Amino acid sequence: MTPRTWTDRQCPVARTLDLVGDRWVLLIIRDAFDGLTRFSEFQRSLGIAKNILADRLRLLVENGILRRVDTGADSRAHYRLTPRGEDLFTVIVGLRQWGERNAFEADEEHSVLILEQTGEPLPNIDPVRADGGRIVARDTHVQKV
Amino acid sequence: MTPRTWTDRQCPVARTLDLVGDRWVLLIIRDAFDGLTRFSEFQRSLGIAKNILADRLRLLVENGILRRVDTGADSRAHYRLTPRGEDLFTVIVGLRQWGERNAFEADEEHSVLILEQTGEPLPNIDPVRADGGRIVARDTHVQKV
DNA sequence: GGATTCTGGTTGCATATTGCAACCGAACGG
DNA sequence: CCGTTCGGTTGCAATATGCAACCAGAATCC
Repeated sequence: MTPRTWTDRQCPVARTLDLVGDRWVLLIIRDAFDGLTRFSEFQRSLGIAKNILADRLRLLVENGILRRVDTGADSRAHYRLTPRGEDLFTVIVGLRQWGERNAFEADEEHSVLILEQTGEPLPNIDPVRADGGRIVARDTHVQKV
Repeated sequence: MTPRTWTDRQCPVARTLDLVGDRWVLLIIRDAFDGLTRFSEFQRSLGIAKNILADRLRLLVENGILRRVDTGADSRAHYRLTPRGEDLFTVIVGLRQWGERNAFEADEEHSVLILEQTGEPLPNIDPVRADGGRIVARDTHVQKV
């Protein structure tokens, strides 16, 4: 899971970006959350060059974010999210909701993430205090180790 | 704010990545949240090549995520987050918390994001239902427009 | 106030990464 | 069987990145 050298040993943001901080990687993970598992499905969905896709899938498997599943019935490759990969759900939702708020004009349509139980769009996620108040950047600071 | 062509017109995740889906860009934004504002501060903090930093700062200003501030007292450039940039706080926190959970060994130290009012680390952020239950990817699906 | 340093870049060139198209063997489909 | 799809690999061209040198204007030193 560990790159030979981290960009910044102490910073969790930098470490995360060393593992998944690449446009294609994050779009592959988005597609994996949408249920895509096959090499060709990712390739068609993203329009990514095949050598780059092969490289990124290999890296994601090496880093424990996807696992390669070879079933008996179908010997071709499937790629599925590991628990560590599933844990990126919050990040993908954060990117999606920021885009919804900041990258579309008011009259533009976009795809929506729906919660099955209610049929409604997911509520916005935000850092909140124990009392429910929203936390903004000004309320925080990074404590270096 | 709009790239000439979006990777995927309908998907908010793809649009967000078109604007900030670059390792350096996200690290610049992280540093901006930590209070850095000067070209030389970003350059020293990140060890990024100066031409690349100049390019990324220009793009971030064009995309309305940073604004260039020239004060009378100090005519040198300062770069500060716009409201749209501040709104990325949730994304940066999500990346940070995923890294804390998944990119460090149990005995490894890392920097910590502290909430001023309590002096304690920020609680984890996650998508939650109205009843407070955590939402996982399986509970959701993307509705295409 | 003159010299020196710092800042915020730009430019040119070498190197690394990406994209594209062709190719390939194994597996499937009819 | 014969053609097609799948999951790649390979070689080459185009693009992006990194590095070092350079530069003008502002600030600092003395």
